[in-house]
Amino acid sequence: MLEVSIIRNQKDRVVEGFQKRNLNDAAIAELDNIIALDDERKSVQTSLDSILAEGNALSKEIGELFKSGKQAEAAELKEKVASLKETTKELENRHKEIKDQIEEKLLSLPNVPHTSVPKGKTPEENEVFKAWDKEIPQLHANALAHWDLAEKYDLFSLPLGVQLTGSGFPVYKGKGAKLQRALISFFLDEATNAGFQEIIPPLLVNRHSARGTGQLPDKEGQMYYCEKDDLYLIPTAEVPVTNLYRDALVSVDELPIKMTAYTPCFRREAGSYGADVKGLNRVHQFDKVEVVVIEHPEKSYDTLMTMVDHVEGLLKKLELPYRILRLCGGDMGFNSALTFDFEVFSMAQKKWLEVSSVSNFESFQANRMVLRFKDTDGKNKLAHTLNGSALALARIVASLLENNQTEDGIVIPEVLRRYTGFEKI
RNA sequence: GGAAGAAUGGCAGAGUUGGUUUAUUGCACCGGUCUUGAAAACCGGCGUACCUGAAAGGGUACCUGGGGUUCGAAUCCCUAUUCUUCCGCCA
Repeated sequence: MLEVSIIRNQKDRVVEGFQKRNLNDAAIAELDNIIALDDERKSVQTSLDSILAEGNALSKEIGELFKSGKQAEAAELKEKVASLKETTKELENRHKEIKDQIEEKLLSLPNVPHTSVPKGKTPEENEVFKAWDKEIPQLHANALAHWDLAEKYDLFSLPLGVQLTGSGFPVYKGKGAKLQRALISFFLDEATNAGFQEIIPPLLVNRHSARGTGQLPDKEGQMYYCEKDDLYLIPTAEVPVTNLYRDALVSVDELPIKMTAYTPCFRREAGSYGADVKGLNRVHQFDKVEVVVIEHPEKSYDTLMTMVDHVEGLLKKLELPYRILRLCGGDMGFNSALTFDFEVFSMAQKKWLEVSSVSNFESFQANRMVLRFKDTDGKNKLAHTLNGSALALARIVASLLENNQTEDGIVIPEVLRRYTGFEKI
């Protein structure tokens, strides 16, 4: 959620940013509506405050009159105060109404893209921030896609998931399951070594949490929901982990707060069917290790780059061909100010698969969550929040299986062998 | 699931016969004295948000959320949520 002060004081930047997101004029006009409402809010509050001040002063007098036994005069004042009540009520209602309207409008506005975000509408217009500069190796002639490899080596089964749950819920078996566990341990160890504190959060969250990180109201349809208890299954560990600091006031020297968590992620992926969803490319439940950082506003972009480096390091160690994209305004998420996507090339499918998304949300989430820090000047300020996948498992597994297949088995990358206990599938 | 109790400013913790408590006090924090330096001690400052003002300052709201009684509520009533304890169930 944007701050009204940003809309007021940096309107040109906001408008420019919204144009990058290809928002229509109506959305941009909302900015003026918000400012107008805020002006009204101020004037209503001024009137309301002075009436309340008058009432408070009179009530105090009444108290003193009672004490000194002047009942008649007190009764007279009582009537006077009572006459203020109606106006007070009216102003209070109007004040609340305006505040709600402003909030509703603010919630519908996306974050302002960072200046470095390129213009563009579709994923094709994303900027290649770092290309894969080596040759992509060729697979042998009988190379298979990961869903065929899964069958050949009995690594995971989607039909069994259908039997248990429905489509998009893979069941991992044998070495396939071990590989999952190995990757999770590897990613967590790498994050811990990089200074992230490991967290094991709940997998269900309440609506306050879902709202805090921006899943509500924008992405309600994407989450699984338990109606009876009014709880949501997390679509990413970002939600519970970032919300650990909802309504928090931290000291400036606690920053940066660096956390990591492994969780399964649940996404309804409503409306997405077709070729992209084959195998593990898009599933309803997948495992992911997430990194979350709460940072000082002046340092958040440096921190974003260290997170990008961290994720890049993981892909290098896994020896996968990857590239880094800087998302264009049209492809960037609602909450983000700047996002880098990581894609791994799948040699069997001959296409890039998104395996990580690293973003700076600036104060957008912090404003919703009221996540503040006490700065060195003693003032409370909104912190910046950042997060990234480090990494998402399902597609990493898909590309590992495909890219590492040989005529006589699938080779496990060196760094994973101490976790898997085997070198080859 | 049943019963009882509780929810106060960054933390701890007073205050519940309604009106100089719009919040005692301690810790933490900031400034100062002392000291070679630090600690201790002592002195002073210190909640949050919003409105107003060039500033100094002034005002309003906030004692878990929502509603009510009253001229006036942290304090009384209703309601929701959460926590604690006991009982029941259970890994």
